[in-house]
Amino acid sequence: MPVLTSPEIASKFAGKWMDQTMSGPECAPQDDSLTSLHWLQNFSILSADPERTNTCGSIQQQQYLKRFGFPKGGSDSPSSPPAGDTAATGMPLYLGSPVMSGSDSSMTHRFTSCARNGFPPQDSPQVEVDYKTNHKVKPPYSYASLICMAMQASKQPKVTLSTIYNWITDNFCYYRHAEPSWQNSIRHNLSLNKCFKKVPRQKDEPGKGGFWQIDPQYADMFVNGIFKRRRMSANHYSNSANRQNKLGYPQNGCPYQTSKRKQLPNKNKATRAGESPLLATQALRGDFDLTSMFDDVLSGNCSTFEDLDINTALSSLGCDLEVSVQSRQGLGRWDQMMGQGQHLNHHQSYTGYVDVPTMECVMGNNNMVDLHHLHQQQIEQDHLLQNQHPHLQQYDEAAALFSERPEGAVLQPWEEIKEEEQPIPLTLDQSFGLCEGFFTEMQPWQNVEVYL
DNA sequence: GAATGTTTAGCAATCG
DNA sequence: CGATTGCTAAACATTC
Repeated sequence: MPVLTSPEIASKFAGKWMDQTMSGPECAPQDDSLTSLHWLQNFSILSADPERTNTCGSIQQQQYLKRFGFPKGGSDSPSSPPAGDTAATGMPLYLGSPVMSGSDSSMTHRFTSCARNGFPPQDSPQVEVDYKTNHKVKPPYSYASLICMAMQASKQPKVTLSTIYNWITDNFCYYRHAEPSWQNSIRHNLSLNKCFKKVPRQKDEPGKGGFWQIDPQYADMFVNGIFKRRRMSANHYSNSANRQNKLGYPQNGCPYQTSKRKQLPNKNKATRAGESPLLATQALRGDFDLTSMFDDVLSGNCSTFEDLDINTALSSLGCDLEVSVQSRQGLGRWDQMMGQGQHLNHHQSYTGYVDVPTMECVMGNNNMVDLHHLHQQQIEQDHLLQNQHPHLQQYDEAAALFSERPEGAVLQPWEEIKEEEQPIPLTLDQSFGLCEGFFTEMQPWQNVEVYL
């Protein structure tokens, strides 16, 4: 394992990687915008075949495949229904990794029967579950996931509640036969989950009820087939509240609309040590534990990567500019960076999604990646950092690459409503997604030589 | 009245 | 063991 300790090597590393991922006849057109979902326009969850995924064909696409629930291959990818997903617990026979079958158009998933700890046993037979016809098996998806799937499948900018109902009943036989109470849960989820945004019907528009769409701020919250749960550090809130006005986000960083929520006594513990609010521990666990990785990086413990100066390498990719500073400044972990926090009760933090956009900062012109707004109070240190990273210009170029929309690209539903809002930032989370793809592509780590 | 939307409450599983 | 998370149930309001 090579030891990368100099910024020059890391920069070279990043450059090679950029070259390999951004260039090439197949890759170039698709990798030009990490934030664009235009490829998704032609993507059907019913026809997705992650096993056929073009290995080159765009890390971006694979990234979104992964984000939107279509794990590569099967086996032990981090695609299992999250341990905390109680929907999965309703499917006792088929705990494991749902794999879309590309061979038929039904909602058929294969499940490798596996122990509850998520580790597939050896020689375990795969069990086919056709949710479209099997009414006995509850789909291993949370309601939020189902809603998002329905929204994606509809290919409409916005969908009605009945559309969601219909899609679910069309694709999951279980719900055709189930008591209608699940519809209540759907409505409950739509109302409470801030990831879903209600679009009121026009006054002259006939029909009942409004429309629903995925809030663009949370469009990246799919990971491995399910809604990406992100336990947040309570510290997040105090600081985010101080930042959000500037960024145009709600005062309360909680994705759940806390204004609708009863305030419960603050009886929780203080910060939960070791929790990274940015990374979905459960979701990322599997192929690669990015959470611990970044925590290690943040804490300055780069030995995790066998002396690979990942911090520097990531800096070269524009992924953690301030992160490395924080490491050096001894702040280390995210929750520590976030300062003192407050705590949310059960339904305040219902799903506990981190308001990622509150962590954004400007990378390049319009894209947001760095962490300036996280700690404006450390602006002097930022300046110091700027001096230490003369290759920052590379970030702008990369940002430009990511931000450009190909001609003729179709606007996504959430992009439409973005007209009145801030441009979709390349959030820190998305940048971590980039890094995640980066690391995925890099596995095994021995392949690092390729980029040198 | 039915459909839709909001809110509260409680339970159970999971995680650290 | 406490916190988190997702689900369920229910009451209530609003709209068509």
